[in-house]
Amino acid sequence: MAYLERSLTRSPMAGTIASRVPAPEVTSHFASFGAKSVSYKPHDVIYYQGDPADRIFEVGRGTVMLFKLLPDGRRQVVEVLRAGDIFGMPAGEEQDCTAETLTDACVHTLDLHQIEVSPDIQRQLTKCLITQMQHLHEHAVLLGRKSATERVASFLMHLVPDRGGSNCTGPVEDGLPDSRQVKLHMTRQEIADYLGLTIETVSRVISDMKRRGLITLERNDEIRLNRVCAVCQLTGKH
Amino acid sequence: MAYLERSLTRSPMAGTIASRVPAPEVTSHFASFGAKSVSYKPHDVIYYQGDPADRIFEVGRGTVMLFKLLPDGRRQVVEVLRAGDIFGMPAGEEQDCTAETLTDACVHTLDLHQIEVSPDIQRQLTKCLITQMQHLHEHAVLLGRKSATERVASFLMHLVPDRGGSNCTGPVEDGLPDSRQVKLHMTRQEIADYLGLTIETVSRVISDMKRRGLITLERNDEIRLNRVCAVCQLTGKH
DNA sequence: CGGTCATTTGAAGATACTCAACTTATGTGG
DNA sequence: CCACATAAGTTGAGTATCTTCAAATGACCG
Repeated sequence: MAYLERSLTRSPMAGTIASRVPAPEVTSHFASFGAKSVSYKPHDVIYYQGDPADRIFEVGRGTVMLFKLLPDGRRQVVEVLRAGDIFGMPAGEEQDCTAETLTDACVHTLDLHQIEVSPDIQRQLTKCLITQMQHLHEHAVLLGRKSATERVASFLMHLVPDRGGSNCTGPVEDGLPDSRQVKLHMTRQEIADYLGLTIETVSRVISDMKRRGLITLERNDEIRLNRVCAVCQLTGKH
Repeated sequence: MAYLERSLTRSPMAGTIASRVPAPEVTSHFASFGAKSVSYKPHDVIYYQGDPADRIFEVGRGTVMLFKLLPDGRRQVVEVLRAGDIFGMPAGEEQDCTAETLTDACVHTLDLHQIEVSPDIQRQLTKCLITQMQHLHEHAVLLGRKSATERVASFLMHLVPDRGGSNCTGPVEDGLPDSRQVKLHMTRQEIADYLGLTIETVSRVISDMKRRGLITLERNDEIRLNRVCAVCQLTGKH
C-alpha cells in the first residue's frame, strides 16, 4: 500500500484556494446562523489531519470523506458524509482526520464560539453527532466482523436510502423487478480504504457479484443492483 | 463463534434488578441535574439492543461496554466506556447497542427532556460525544488497517493513560526501567470482540509478547508492560 | 480436592493480501 | 477524430495472516 506520497503532501489547504468559487445558496442547519460557505471541486482537501481546529463544518451539497493515515501510508476512511452532516468538531486543538471532497461540494462553516452561545445549534449538533455515532458503530461491526462480500454488499445497500435499514420498504412485490441504480462517487481505492480491504479484493467481489447476475456495471462508478433484496441478503444483517 | 445463546437471551433488564444496590455518591456531569443512580455488578446488562431509548446514561464509576450482535452471533464491541463517558443517546426510538458492565459500576441516568431544556447539559453532552467520536475514528483505523499484534499493542497502550497519545511523557530516561502494570477488566473473548479478532489470536499475540519479554502476566487480567515504549512501538502509530 | 470455566497451544484450512501483468476507461494534442 | 499517454480497474498465481476445530493446560471457587 503505497500511500506514502499522500502522507507527505501536507501543505495545508494547498490547491484548494484556486478551486474555491462563489458559494451557491443551499439549505442548511447553519444557514440561518450566518455560516460562511465555500465550494470545492472533487478531491479537494478541506483540511488536513493536524490542522488547527477552530470552527465546525456542515456539508451543504455533495459528499465529503474523513480519513486517517498511519505513518507507513495505510489509510482508513472513517466517515463518508452527505448534505446535513457535520464534521471537524475538535476535541483538542487539532483535527484528527483529513477531510476531502469526493464530489463537487459546498461546505458551510461556523465559528466555534457561535456554537457555544446558541442552544439551537447545540441541539442540532447533538442530534447530528448521535446519528453519526451510530453509523460509526455500524461501521465498526463491518470492519471488525464482516467478510469482504458482506462489506461490499453493505456498502452498496447504504447507497439505497429506503432499503436495508429498519425502515426498509421491502421488494415492491414478488416477481416484480426490484432493480436500482446507485452512483458510488468513490474510486475502488477509496471504497477499499473505507471497507478495510484492498483495491483488488473490492474489485474481485464486484466482479463476482456481476458474474452472479446480482449487479450490472453501467459505468465504473455507477452500479445497477438488479435485485436489491438479493444484495441485501449478502450484508450479514439477515 | 457461538454467541447465539446471547442473542436469544433477550428479556430486557432480566437479572439486573437483583443486582442493583443503593448507589454510592460519585462525581458526575449529571449529578447536579438530579440524575438517578444505579449500581451494577460485573457483566450486568444495562439495556439491550432494541430496548426503547428514552433517557441518557453516564458512567459514574467502573467500566461499561457497548456491543452489537449480528444475527448469526458474531459480536463487535464498539465502545469501552469509563467514568464521565455518556452513552445510550438514541437517534431513533431504539438502542442500537447492548450496554453491559465489565466491572462493578455505577451509572447515572437523565430523562431525555431534561437534556433538551438545559444548555449546560447540551454543552457537556456535545463535548463527550466529540471525544467519543474521535475514539471511534481511532478504532476504525485499528479494525480496518492494523495487524493482530498492532491491535493488541494499541489496546494495551490505551490502558496507560499518560503514554502513547499526543500527550505522551516518553520513557522516564534511557536505561531506566519503564514498566507499568495494567488491569484489563476484560476476558480474552471480550478483548477479541473489541479488536475484531478471535480469542485464539488474542491469546497467541499475548503469548508471543510474553515470550519476547515485552510483557509479564501477573494475573489473567493483569499485565505488566516491562518496557512501555517497546509495546508502543508495536501499535503501528510510529 | 474436584469441577467448572477461561485460556493456551497445535495443526489444518480459508480468506484476503501481495505482486505482477493485463485490460479498460479517460483525457490530450496533433 | 484518432493516436497516444495516463490513470483506473481487473485478473491470476502464490503467500501470509488469521481463523477454525480440537485438545490440553491452567486458574478459580466452593
